[in-house]
Amino acid sequence: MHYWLLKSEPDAFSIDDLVAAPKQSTCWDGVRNYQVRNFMRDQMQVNDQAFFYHSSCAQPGIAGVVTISRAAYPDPTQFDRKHDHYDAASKCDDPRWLMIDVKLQRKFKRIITLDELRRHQEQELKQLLILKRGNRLSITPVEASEWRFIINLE
DNA sequence: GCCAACGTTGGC
DNA sequence: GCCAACGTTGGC
Repeated sequence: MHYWLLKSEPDAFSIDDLVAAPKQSTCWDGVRNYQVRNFMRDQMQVNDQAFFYHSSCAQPGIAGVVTISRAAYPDPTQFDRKHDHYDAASKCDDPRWLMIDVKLQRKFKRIITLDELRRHQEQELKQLLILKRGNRLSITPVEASEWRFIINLE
């Protein structure tokens, strides 16, 4: 059992979009980074839990919790010529890019803001990758102890 | 295999 | 819109 943090730009897909989605579930497509793909392929398991983080927006922060509802499988957008994430070099019989499915567990009553997380950066959240300089990965692992600490901030 | 150029991310 | 950080690309 692992814990994760998934970034999403709310302009593209927000926690409220997930609340409103059929079965409150969505596929997490569009990952085009090898490190992130490998996290999905090698470590993510069904029933893992993840924070749903809003990035590139007025109030960046954690908006809720989702569960991984389907393990890694090929991302069909890589084969769609018209899609932004089309990858001409990926072969159907050897797909380069994977995705997972996630399901809403709970929308937080409030956003746990990046600002608030930063206030604990020197203590409880030393390891939290989202707080490290230059981190751009759209999926990052979260330590169990840090997961519990953040859950209790709500 | 090196590394400069370029593209993307994401907070501010 | 700016810019720091980082990943990828491609010439050599």
